[in-house]
Amino acid sequence: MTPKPDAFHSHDHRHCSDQGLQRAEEILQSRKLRLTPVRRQALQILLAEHRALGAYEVLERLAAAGFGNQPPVAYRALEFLVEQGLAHKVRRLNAFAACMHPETDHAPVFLICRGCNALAETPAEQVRAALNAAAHAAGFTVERTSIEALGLCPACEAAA
Amino acid sequence: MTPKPDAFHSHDHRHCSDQGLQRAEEILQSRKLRLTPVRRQALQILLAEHRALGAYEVLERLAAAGFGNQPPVAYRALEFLVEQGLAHKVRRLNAFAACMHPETDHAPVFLICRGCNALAETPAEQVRAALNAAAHAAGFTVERTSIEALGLCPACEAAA
DNA sequence: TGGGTTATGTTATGATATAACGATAAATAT
DNA sequence: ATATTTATCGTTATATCATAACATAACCCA
Repeated sequence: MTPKPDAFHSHDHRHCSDQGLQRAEEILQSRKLRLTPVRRQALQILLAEHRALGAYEVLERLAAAGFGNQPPVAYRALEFLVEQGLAHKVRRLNAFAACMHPETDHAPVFLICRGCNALAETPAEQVRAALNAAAHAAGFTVERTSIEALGLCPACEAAA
Repeated sequence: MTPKPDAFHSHDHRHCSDQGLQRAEEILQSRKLRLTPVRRQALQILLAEHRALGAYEVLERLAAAGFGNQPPVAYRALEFLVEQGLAHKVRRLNAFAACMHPETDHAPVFLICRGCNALAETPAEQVRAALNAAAHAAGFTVERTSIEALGLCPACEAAA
């Protein structure tokens, strides 16, 4: 089995980034929604790193690219991307990350490395199934989930 | 099978609250840690409701009970309770709730009702097992987790 | 009873997030 | 083409959540 490239393994990152943008364009076009310049730039900013960025970090970079530098500029773009499933909010970090699987896997499980801040999305079906079962047993109807693990990625674990 | 009383079902709430305090006392005594007046009051405040309270809500009530009314007063008490497993932080809400199972189940799964704000802790073993398996497959070492579902409790679902 | 440790009060500030409103640009209808 | 509507963006102001730093007080135990 060939290990899939993810945040925890070195890979051609331009590929992630380009693919991410392109898929975003396709998805939004099919929904008749607009990937405006701020939104596009915000997504590029998130795609540039496999880690979560705070809204104010994103804002700084947007401002550097010539957009307004008031908080709503960043929050609005991020909110839009999150609504469209192109980005996620990582609750543990109060920060945002580009979605790596925008068409599938829409309720992600995050692995957050506390060593290098890398963030990976990992397949969620079984975790989600278990959570749904537990919720169902309590008579609870699940609408949204956040499932996050903090720990060490392989490299940081090896270094420790 | 008799349904266990939980946040989603009516029950003698004084029982929850009294039991919670008593268990806290036992646990802290066995660890030679002190349940000081602020900490005790903060825990009572959380135990008073089956929902998560923001730090500033807790602070208000602490102040009303005669304690200092500056944010660190609440945050310190809450931090202590969380460290000792007597309370949890609900990341989705940036808020805190008393732990309902202080000796077992130390990494909870939360069910948050968006209708009435009730919060339930539900058994987590299977969910955690699935999450650990997914993390392991990525070579990731899990240290802490947050697993939270937002949705509707039985009563709010029925009302909807 | 003195000296370390733990806990609390207080001031100040940092970090995260949203409400509200006016200006602009895009889509739509005629 | 132009008016009308709707979506987006810039900006001001403020709300909400959280912690750093330092002084004072309580506890503990040798």
